[in-house]
Amino acid sequence: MTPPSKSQAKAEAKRAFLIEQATACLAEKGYANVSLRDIAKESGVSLGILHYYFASKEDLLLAVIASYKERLIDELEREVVTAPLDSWLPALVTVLGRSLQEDRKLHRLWYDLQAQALYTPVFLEQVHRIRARLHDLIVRMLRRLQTERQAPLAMDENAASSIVYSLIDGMILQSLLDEDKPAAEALALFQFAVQHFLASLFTLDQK
Amino acid sequence: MTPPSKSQAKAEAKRAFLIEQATACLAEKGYANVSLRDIAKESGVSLGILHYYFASKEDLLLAVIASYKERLIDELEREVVTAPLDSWLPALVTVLGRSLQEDRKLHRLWYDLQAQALYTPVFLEQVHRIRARLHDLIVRMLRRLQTERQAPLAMDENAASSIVYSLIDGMILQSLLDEDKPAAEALALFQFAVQHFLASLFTLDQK
DNA sequence: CTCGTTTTTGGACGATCGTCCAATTTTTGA
DNA sequence: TCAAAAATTGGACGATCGTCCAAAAACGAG
Repeated sequence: MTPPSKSQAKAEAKRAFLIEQATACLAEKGYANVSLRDIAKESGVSLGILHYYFASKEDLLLAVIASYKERLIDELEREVVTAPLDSWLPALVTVLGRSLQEDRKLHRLWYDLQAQALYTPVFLEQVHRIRARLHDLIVRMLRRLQTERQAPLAMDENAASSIVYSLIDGMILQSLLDEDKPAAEALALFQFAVQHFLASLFTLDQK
Repeated sequence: MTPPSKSQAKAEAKRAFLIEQATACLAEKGYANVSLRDIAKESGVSLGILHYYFASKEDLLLAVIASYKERLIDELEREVVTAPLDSWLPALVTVLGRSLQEDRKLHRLWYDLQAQALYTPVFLEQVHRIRARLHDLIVRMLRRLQTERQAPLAMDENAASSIVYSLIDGMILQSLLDEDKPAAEALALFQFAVQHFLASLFTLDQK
């Protein structure tokens, strides 16, 4: 093995650990209210460590964004690819709904980071990367839908995926904002909207 | 007139002016990166003035949120209420599209403030107030659509408005994030999505 | 004009921020 | 085993933050 492989792996692991802790800290307090000292304390290390593994605060935040949605995206992709042919869509909606309830703070962080990216160009690039993956996921889902229904979409593929993405994004944000609304109700509305809208993509709109 | 009416009016005007300047400053730099000194300098007043008219920074921000979307909402409501009966929907979509191009920084600020509200309960209340007005606007629009088409919605009224809101919200955010995409293209997609989706609200989804 | 009130100023205050570094401890490799 | 390298510490540094206040300036009523 190469000389630096052992230590490099160790360093990578620690970096990953710090990114994870930073993500948790950010999810709890939000971008505008979190400090490196918060993250250091939460991670059980000293302040200097953060600058040992990350060149700057911006660097750390970039790493957080880059590694952030991997888990959810991976889970969704697995669902799209491996679910049984006759029940993958309900399964997908179920996964989304579960995440909507269990990962609320992570979704909240995601909107926070997207808003920040609108002011910080270097963040915007990473955000685009994640959104591109989700768009790609939706496109594949739409193709699968077309195959199953043996019917073409009533519109351009990219337009359809953009619209589906926007709808899901907007509904997750709404669910986050309506914190007091019963979770079951929000979930039902969410699932109904996705189902209804996917169906509507196959029917032409007669003005 | 009551004794304090003259001076009160003057003070109110100054308050409104400061809120306006603070809004511009926030729209430019974002919540996380703006300071009271920025706002004071931009307004051409000293730092102490801000604490003379607003109890705290939080107070000022609350006032900004409260007065923020009034202009757009008023314009939309006027459009819904006063537009000619046969062309109000295209007119509404046009207004939204124009705002999407001209008020980009204000829309950006709106997402920033919503994200902040997810971490600051006292902001959340104001955000809810604005969203409630927009929801109400959409409900009235849907009712008008039902009257015109002489057909009922294929779903609950509140569900429909929630979904419409989410779609528009998500598409505006997407348009903001895709800064480089040609404005005309984004606008066309936005208008198409709204039109198509409104039509789909009247058709039952089979499956 | 004059005096009490309102408005405005400019700076001080403590707290907290990101950054940085010298010194120390821990780990590693020959 | 022991010196070189990597990892970690804890605090110092200047900058900037929101807050606050005493004093000056502008204003308005009698």
